[in-house]
Amino acid sequence: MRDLLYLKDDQIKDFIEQIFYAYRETYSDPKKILKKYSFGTAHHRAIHLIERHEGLTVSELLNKLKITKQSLNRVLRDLINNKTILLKKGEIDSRHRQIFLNEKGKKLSEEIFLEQKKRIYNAFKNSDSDSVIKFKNVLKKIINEQ
Amino acid sequence: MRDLLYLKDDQIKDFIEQIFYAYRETYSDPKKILKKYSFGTAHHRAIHLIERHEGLTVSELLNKLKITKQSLNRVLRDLINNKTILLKKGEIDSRHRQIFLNEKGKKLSEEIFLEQKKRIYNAFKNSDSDSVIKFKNVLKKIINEQ
DNA sequence: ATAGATATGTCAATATAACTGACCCAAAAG
DNA sequence: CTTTTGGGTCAGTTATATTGACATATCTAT
Repeated sequence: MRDLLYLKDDQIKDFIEQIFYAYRETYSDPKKILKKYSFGTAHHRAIHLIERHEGLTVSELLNKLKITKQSLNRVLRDLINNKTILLKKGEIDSRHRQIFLNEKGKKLSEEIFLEQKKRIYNAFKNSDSDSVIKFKNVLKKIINEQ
Repeated sequence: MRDLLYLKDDQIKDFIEQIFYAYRETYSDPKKILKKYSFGTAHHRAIHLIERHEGLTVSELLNKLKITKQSLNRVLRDLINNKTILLKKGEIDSRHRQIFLNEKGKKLSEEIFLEQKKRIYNAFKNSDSDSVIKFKNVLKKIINEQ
């Protein structure tokens, strides 16, 4: 019978530690760029999600970020004042606000991404495709476990 | 020739997003337990690393956490006052302080881990062993990319 | 038409976790 | 004996989040 080493506590603890490092490093890379715009990681996360889901509503963004609307509002206010994003009334339901990047926002989003991309790209380039696919599947399972 | 889909920008962006979710969820799980002790995630990370590396010095802990000593000091002070950890003078170099969990700290560390374990354990249980091994390898590469 | 629910925005106070910069002491290393 | 290193601390500040209360506009259902 197989001895499932990776299900042992010490191994799981290692994984927990590595998930922390992977997150921290991945989100540290673009901090210099963000600072140029006087933005932080909170702005980064919002920009990322807006870029990935153009036109999403405030409540949809809240659901992804899982922060309070008061927290998000500070971030959105900063981004609006900086002319990085713009809000449009929803066409079907005009209570909704749909969020879009404008030109400046798209440029910033791209700059941020290029910094983050290096790390992931190099890691994947040095892995075989089967590894990357399996990495993705396990990551998804971790996220979706209650 | 293979089309390396996962090296495309949109795919890499997805990975960046998923790493964020995986971290956030994994470190959210034990928050209720930490609150019982009036601790937060900063204390959690310190406790985790002390448990994994019993007797490590203050500067070794700083290198892993990558925060300032002033930040760490708040955390260590709380943990000492709460009788969760203890510091011993280094035997070889008595400038060093080696950090240990005491009984209370070990108990808390175990409680925290049991909360976090569920998520990882279930994700791995529902994956084949090859997937988990490859997940680990890719994760390591992401961490170690410059 | 109107009552209630929903989506968003805002004010104020607080908590948590981090930062910078300046200093201090004790012990090791030269 | 001077310098460097490891650790600790004071003070002020910043970034990100929280709770709670309340306001406004719009949609939904009766």
